[in-house]
Parts: sequence; C-alpha cells; structure tokens
Amino acid sequence: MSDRRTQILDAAATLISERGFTSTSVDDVIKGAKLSGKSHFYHYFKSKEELGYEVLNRQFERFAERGLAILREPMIDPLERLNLFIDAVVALQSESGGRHGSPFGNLAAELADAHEGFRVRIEAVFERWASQIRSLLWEARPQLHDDVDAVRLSRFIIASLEGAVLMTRVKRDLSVLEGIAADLKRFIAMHVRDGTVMQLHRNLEDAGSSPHGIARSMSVPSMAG
Amino acid sequence: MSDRRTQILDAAATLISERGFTSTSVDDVIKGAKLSGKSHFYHYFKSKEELGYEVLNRQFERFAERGLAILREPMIDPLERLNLFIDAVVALQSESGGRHGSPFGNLAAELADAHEGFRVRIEAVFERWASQIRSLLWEARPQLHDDVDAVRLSRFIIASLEGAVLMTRVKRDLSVLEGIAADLKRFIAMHVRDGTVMQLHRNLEDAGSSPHGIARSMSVPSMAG
DNA sequence: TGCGCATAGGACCGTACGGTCCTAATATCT
DNA sequence: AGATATTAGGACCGTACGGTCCTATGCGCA
Repeated sequence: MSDRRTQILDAAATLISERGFTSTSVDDVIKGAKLSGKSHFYHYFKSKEELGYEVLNRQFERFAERGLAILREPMIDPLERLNLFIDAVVALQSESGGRHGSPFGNLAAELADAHEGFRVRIEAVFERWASQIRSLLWEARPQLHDDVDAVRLSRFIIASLEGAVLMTRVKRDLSVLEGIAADLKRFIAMHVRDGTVMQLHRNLEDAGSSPHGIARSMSVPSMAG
Repeated sequence: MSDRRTQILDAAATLISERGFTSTSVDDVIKGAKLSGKSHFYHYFKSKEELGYEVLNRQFERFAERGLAILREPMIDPLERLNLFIDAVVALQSESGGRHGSPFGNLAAELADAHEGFRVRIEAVFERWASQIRSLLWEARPQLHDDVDAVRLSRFIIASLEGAVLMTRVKRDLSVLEGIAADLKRFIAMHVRDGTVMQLHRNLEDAGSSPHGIARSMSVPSMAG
C-alpha cells in the first residue's frame, strides 16, 4: 500500500493511544503525518471513523505479530509459551513505560457503549486473542487438569492482563503489571496436573517481589495423585 | 446539599457512564437534569471539569457504600467477606446488564493519559479500594500462607475485576464477569493455608459454569480438612 | 414594601470540529 | 509538448462545544 497511508495510520495510532479516538482530531493527524491539508487526508480515508477502524486493525496485526505469535511457536512447550506470551505483554508495555495502555482496552472503554461499529470490532479482537489461547490450552491438555475450562481460563487471562495494563497506566508504575503478570502465571500453574513440573525460564524465576520465591510454589496446588 | 445539585450529578453520572466524559456535553446534562439553561447549570458548578470530579467522587462513595462496605463487615469471616464482595461487584454490574462497565475504569481509559487531574483522582480511587482489601488480608493473615503479598494480591483482584467488567461490556455478556469472578475466588483460595477450610455461602457454590463443580475445589489447595 | 435568592430563558462569543470544494504546482506517461 | 494523476494549500460550511452575560419571574423573609 501507499507509503502515505501507513504514515497516516502510524501518526493516528500514536495520537489515539495518547488522547483517545474522540479527542484526536483529523487536523491533529494531518499535522502528525505532515500532510498538506484536509483534502490530502480525505484522499486516503473516506472518514475519521474509517481511519479509526484501520488503526484498530493495524494495531491488532502488530499485536498478533509481536505478541500472539509466541503462542504458536511450535518448538516450545505450550505452557511455557503461555508464560513467554505474558512476558511479551509486559515487554510491549515497557516500551512506552506503560503510559498508553492497551489500544483495545482504551477504545473499548471509550466507545463500546456509544459506537456499535467499534464495539463489534473490538469484540472480534478479543475473540481472536481468546481463540489463540484456547488452541494453546487444547494443545496443552495432557498437562492440564481434566476440569480446566479453556473458554473461561482464556477470558481470565485476557481480562487480568487488560486490567493490569489499565492500572499500570493510572498509577504510572510498571511494577503493577509485572506483579500481576507473575501472579497470573501462578494462577495458570494452578491448572496443571500433579506431577507435571512446569519449565520456567531462568529469567522468570524472580518475577515476583516476595522474598521467599513464590515461583517455587508454581508446581501446582496439590491433591490427587 | 441542594436537591438540584444531586439531580445534576445523577444525570451526569448516567450520561458519562454511557458516552464517556468528553462525549457528554453540558447541554446534554442540562437536558437530562431538566434545568432551564446554561446559567442554571453554571450556578451549581464552575466548570464541566469540576462536575466530572464530583461525579467521580459520588460514584466512589456509592461503590464504597454498596461494595466496599462488605469488606468491613465485622461478623463475617474475612475471606468469606472477600467472596461476598466479589459477588457484590457482579451484582452491581448486573443492574445495568453489564453495559456500562466500571465508572473508574472507563474514565481511566479515556483520560488517564490526557488529563492529569482525572488521573490522580482515579489513582486515589484505586488506592483506597486496594487499601480496603489490604486491611482485610491483614485481618485474614492467620488463615493465609506466610508468603502472601497483600499489595500484589489486592492489585490482582482489582485488575482482574476491572478487566472482567470491560470484557463483559464489549461482549455484552454477563457470564464473562461471572466466570472470571468464580476463577478469581479460586485464585484467592490458593493463598489459604493448608488445613483452613473456607466457608462458602450456599448461593456461591455454583458460581462456576463447569459441570464438575469447580467451587468444591475452593476448599483450598489441598488435603487436610 | 423591599431585599435577596433560587429559578427560568435566551442571546451571544470564540473556538474547534468533520467534511467539501476549488485551484495551483509538480511529476509521470504518451 | 500535451494529457493525466498525484501532491499541495487553503477557503469555506454547518454544527457543536464550553462558557459568559443579561433579563425577568417567582419566592420567602425582614
């Protein structure tokens, strides 16, 4: 596609993640993308709404490449992939110092009620995200308890990450996300069958802040045998 | 205070939770509160921003009365109080069919980056919320593992609830929140010392959707008993 | 009666917004 | 050289916004 288009998309993505969709004017986008005037912009996009949709698309693609892709790595143990994915979410947030939050969560909170077009597109984003996690859980099924509900667990993972990113943004403190990410890993580990020991990366072991290595308790609840 | 003021506050709260702060005009609020004109509104509030702050205050007070109050009930076991609180969050969302999400999360996503005044106020809301959970966890400390980090656990609870409420709004499906609430209870139960059996209300037992009563596995990690 | 105050209603202002339209300059291809 | 599309730049329009100001009506109270 035209170079200009992606230039506009990039500028818009930045502005929208900083100020939200409603508070980003097309004049701002024009300035950010260094276009010559309004007509130049409307040559590439038929409306601001249309621009918003494409920005959302691009941001999901970006997230799919840099985040979700990890969930499909064929050479790594599925449950370890899940941990790596959580780390990737933390890493992506770190790039902006956690200041901009999730592009999906932000748009969702801003527009889910008021704008049906955005709502269904964001719903689709969450659904595709959830479905990637579900297939990973399906793949990991031999290692998991029989009663693990993949639909629910995938939702829980997404919700806690989205909530964590939001709190991180409000508190301007990345350690909020880091702590929740570590706890989320423990929650996932809770679903692993007895006897299965999860592989952990060296650099993940100290993800927690508690002194006596919470990570060790990751080898599952207990019972049965 | 004047009846009119609360009338305005109520109308504004509704509109803001439906459309967000930016997309709610003071003319809309005037119409909603059936005021006679702009000057009438500006007689009670010096600016739209000021109105927003007071709406946020009121909404936190409401939440404190109807939600957080449960965390302080003196006659109930602390960990059971925590479960009841989670149920209360679900119940509060059910009132609107989950359509409006969290007033704090919504404002946070919309304004945390752009408007420092709102950001610090929302941060304070989360902090007060977290501190209530922390004191409850302190009270429950004899029942909890030694290595439970109250700061982290309280953040995790808030984040997963906020994320759940957001997803519920996007999917327009209350069962998303219900499932996450049930999973969150299981996560909390994971921190309870072996040998301690959590009391559960009858009406909480089937909070999950999985056929083989996940609720039963709430009796903590394991054995004992 | 007269004072102060909450209600009422509307004109007005400056600014910003999304979007359209029109005209030049520049580059590309025939 | 001439026709064609892309870039550039700006004037313009209707609407909506937050906010101010001014006037007039009803009200209780000294």
